[in-house]
Amino acid sequence: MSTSGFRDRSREEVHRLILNSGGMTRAEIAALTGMSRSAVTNVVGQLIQEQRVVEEDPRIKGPGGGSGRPARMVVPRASGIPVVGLDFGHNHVWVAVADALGQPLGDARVRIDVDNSATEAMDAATDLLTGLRERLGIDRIGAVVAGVPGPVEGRTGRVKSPTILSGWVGLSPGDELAERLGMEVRVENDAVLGAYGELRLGAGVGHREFLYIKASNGIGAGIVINGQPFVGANGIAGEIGHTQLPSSGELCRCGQRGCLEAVVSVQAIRSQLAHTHPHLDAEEIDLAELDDAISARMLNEAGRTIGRVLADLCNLINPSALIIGGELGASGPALIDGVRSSIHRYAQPATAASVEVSASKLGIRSELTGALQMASVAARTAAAL
Amino acid sequence: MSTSGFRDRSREEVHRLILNSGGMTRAEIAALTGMSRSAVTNVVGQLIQEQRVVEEDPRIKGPGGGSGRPARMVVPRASGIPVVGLDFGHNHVWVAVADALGQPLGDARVRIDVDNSATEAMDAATDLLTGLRERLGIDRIGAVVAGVPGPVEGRTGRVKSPTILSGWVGLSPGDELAERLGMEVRVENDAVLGAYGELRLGAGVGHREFLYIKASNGIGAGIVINGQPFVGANGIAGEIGHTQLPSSGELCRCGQRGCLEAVVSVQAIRSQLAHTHPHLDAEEIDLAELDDAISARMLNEAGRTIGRVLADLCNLINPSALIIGGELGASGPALIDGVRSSIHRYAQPATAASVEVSASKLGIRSELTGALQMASVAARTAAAL
DNA sequence: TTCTTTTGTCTCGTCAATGCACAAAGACAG
DNA sequence: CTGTCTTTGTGCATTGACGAGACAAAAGAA
Repeated sequence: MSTSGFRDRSREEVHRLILNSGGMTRAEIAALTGMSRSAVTNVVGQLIQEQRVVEEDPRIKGPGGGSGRPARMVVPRASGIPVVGLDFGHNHVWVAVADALGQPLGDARVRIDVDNSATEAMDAATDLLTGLRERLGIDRIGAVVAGVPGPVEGRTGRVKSPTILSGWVGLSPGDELAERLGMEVRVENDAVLGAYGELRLGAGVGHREFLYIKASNGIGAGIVINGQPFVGANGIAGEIGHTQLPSSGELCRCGQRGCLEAVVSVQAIRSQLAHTHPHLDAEEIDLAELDDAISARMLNEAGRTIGRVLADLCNLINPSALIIGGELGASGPALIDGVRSSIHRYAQPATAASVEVSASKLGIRSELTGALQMASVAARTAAAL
Repeated sequence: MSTSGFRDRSREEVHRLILNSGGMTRAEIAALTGMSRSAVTNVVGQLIQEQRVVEEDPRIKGPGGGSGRPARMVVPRASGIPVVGLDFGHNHVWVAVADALGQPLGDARVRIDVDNSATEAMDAATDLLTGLRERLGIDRIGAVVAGVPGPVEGRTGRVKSPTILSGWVGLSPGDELAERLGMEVRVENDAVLGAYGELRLGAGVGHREFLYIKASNGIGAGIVINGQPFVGANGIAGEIGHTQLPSSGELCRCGQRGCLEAVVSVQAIRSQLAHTHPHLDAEEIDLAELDDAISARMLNEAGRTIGRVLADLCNLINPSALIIGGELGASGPALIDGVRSSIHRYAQPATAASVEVSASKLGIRSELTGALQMASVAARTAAAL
């Protein structure tokens, strides 16, 4: 918490600026920070000497394009130690490796009943990662970030809610994975990672406050406030899946009735589809490929239901964007339209008018992307110490 | 946005720290910023020379209380220009003047139908302030902050929602008041000010994330995140009054049915009291003075209703405290207990366990206190330029 | 008293940031 | 091609902010 001195804050500030922007010219840095150009030269020189950034070949100029000496871009060091992202879904494990800047190098995925077999899932993740590292010839790893589909407390990620991940109760996935991988593992809620992914590279770019909704088997929210992920006082913010709907009696796995998750989860929708589309194997349907009117209406209705809950949240948070992710978010415009219409119907008019409702841009890769991005930042800031 | 140089960032940082805390010792500053004690001595010396802060008489020690040389408090300069806070309720106008540090010097209040007569209310506020200034012999004023019971957009405070403050539609209270008072007026939502008051001097001290609920004629939330008021992308966050309840058909002034505000507003409760307590004049009852079992049960029920909505919000935000203010918050423990029991029933267990539910500590003065505190900070930071 | 603890101050050396002049590298007019 | 203009980046001397550590001050504890 303590800011540990002001002595060379500027170097860190400039470094952070370069990392976050992905590359700047010295002149831009000077303009943005208010430092003199010579000071920037000095600081950048140090950063280059410390191999934290590199100067690009004289390429395209950044700003203006006017006449004058062309600027040289200063970019984060591309070479560096790769990082790892893990995405635990309710029934899959997805592992990816990326370079130091978060650019994916390869990934591997396996279906498994994650909910009920925690240790098997973590073993599977370990195996997948081992395979990937062999295939890509990767020795050292800079940081690992894992996403789990439930509320986690603190960075080690003890699973709190016994009703959500039944097989994970009392486990500390952070410690378990750390033991398997031989290094520290940061655990985050999957919706938080999805929000982070969209913030850095998806539909959240340019937004300072938005909600990312992971609508899949469970429904959770990742909150971005002030351009940063927000996780609440104990790290368990965003639990919207068990908001009770006015007019529904579906029994939820949490024991209550009428929870959002019980009504519009992917399972619930699949079981509806099993009735309306008896010729399909509901378990195998890709929601994004449905193109008949009946399923469109069904998805639209699900969107309206979700939107009704989100409207209240928008009234509370007043975000500038609402990004729908997860399998349902990727299912197409019918569901998004449903959400949008509920927002306009139930949220305050000014709130509804100022919120942009859209599907996730990164699709089912939001969480994994967020994990890789977060690992990338973690590795770089760790290396900066 | 530009940081205009790093040269003497520390001075500003230390100054800000002293302003925001209201007073610190040099040792605390050193510990918090990580600077050396000698550097702090230098910086504080400059600030004293610039008359931006003063050293207090050797008084009570701040931390620890252990043995050792007693610390001397460095506080914002006490002398300075007084500030003004305005509190517009649904049916009152309350004006207060405070010294530069936000300590109240005097206040005046008048009952008026604010909802339907905007200009009259602002005229009344102007007159009250004029009277106060004459009485207290105050010439110059450093800053004015006004709270209005509805969503405001930006700092000038254009009233957005036509259904809430019917007489204020299209007005810009900030501009109107600025014209009357001859100086800039910052307008905020009243719940935001209440939250700020509690954050600085009330039940929110020490909490980084909490919700302040103003439960009065309307119901609104003031959000504190990261130790700062949070107002959303457009400044209209916290509008929870029109969250629809599952099982109620009360017609709300917003046109919809079953809104929280319609069910548990002070009006609604008064009209219930008119039935159960026909011997009382419902309009004149002070809710805090009711002590019979029937009204206690009624208030408890109201608390449960509010708590049901707040449970969902706690699941989203995961705050460490929930502070109930407004007339209902001041009505006694029955209502607070109701809120608390709903939180434990409807919020996720981990969330419920970590949130402290309490009544506002500043009572009906929360908003006014917040306004004065905010004005005080505004005046000092303006003077610091 | 004497020791301990904590705070604030002093001095001095170091090094970061500035300001300014100047070099570098293109665009453009002629 | 040549000179001028514009913008970017770089030396260099100066200033002054910061840290290390010794020391003084002001209490409580023994």
